[in-house]
Amino acid sequence: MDIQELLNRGFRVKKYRKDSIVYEPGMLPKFVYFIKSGEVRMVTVSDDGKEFIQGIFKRDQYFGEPAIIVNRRYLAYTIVSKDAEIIPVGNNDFFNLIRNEPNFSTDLIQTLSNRLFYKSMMLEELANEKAEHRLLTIINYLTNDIEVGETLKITRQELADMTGLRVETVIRGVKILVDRGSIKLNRGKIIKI
Amino acid sequence: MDIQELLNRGFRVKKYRKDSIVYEPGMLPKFVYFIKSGEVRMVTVSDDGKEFIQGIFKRDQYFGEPAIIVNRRYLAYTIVSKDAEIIPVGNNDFFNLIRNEPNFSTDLIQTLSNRLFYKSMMLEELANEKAEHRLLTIINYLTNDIEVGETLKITRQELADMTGLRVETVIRGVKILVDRGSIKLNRGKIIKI
DNA sequence: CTATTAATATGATGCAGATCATAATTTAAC
DNA sequence: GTTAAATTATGATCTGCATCATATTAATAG
Repeated sequence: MDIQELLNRGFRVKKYRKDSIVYEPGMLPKFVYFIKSGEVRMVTVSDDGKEFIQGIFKRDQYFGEPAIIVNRRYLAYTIVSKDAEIIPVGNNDFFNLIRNEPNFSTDLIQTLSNRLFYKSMMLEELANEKAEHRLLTIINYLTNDIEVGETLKITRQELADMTGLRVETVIRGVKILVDRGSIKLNRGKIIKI
Repeated sequence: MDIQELLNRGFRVKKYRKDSIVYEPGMLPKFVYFIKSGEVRMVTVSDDGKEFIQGIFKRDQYFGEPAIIVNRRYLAYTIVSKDAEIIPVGNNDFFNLIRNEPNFSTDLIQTLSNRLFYKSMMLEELANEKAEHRLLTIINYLTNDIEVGETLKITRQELADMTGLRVETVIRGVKILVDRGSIKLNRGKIIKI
């Protein structure tokens, strides 16, 4: 079930500007969102305003299904990180996709399993490991889908928000990893080795 | 796809004694495990031996699918907490279930979504919240499936292993929550209010 | 090119929770 | 009922990271 197929079936694209909010905690889920272009981040926010990035979603990915499937209110915000075109697929249409498109249901199972893997990995890190270990793990994970020599387009703040650390700690941690030779930088940005 | 149905189809039950290990990190996944009786816990262990409980699985539940589905080595141990009877369903049989049993595939999607919900909740807690908040969240989550007045059959150590805290911290934290009136005890055990 | 704004950097201080030690209590085993 | 093992309890100390303050550098806008 790709974007083109959804368009063929008459689903409409909605445009979202950077920083707009697709949904927020407490809302009842009504749609699953398929991304045609742009980027969003799913974040939970603590009482004192600290963001934790639960996931980042880009072109050709979808988000928002678990809440629909288990029929519970959202726990997180989803915020547009880069201007985006998104196709909201309603509740019933979504369940029809699952029922009638074996390929989609297989893809969904794969997608959910992948996210579980990521979250299990991060839970272990946050529960048991210290700053540098957490950083190295997330960096290795993120460099998985780029080529050797390419740079990771991510800020220290984003690394902080993915690892539950603070920017200052990330900055110091990254330095330590560089000194140790665990990672390399190019003009301040982490590159895959 | 319930246990009886699997038995009818000729799948065999395997007995596991308490403390035996169903699989450990690094192993290639070959089976999905359906629990007929007993209980297992899925844990990751840090370099210095600290356990983190990724999940607890009981009668009529299954575990081990994500690794099969994404075809990656296990990240965690699964250890038998109470003598168990388990039906290992091989790789191919499992994929046949997904393909040929729409009900099973729907159930799997539900199950995966529920686990994602739990893990997202815990990630937020571990990333952003302090001891007492974490404890209250996990206690509320656990008391979801018992009746008012019933006691939670869980030790402080287990609470520690689910929240990434240390026993002493859990003991002190539980006391604080009791003082605040957030939770109640009965002979040392937490009861649902 | 210059002005803003965002990102990275660095030191000083504080504190929540880990760690260590040791004891009291409850539960299980015989 | 007695012993052993597990669980809960409590105080003292240590430490990694948060927090706060303030620069420096890099990226972006006009």
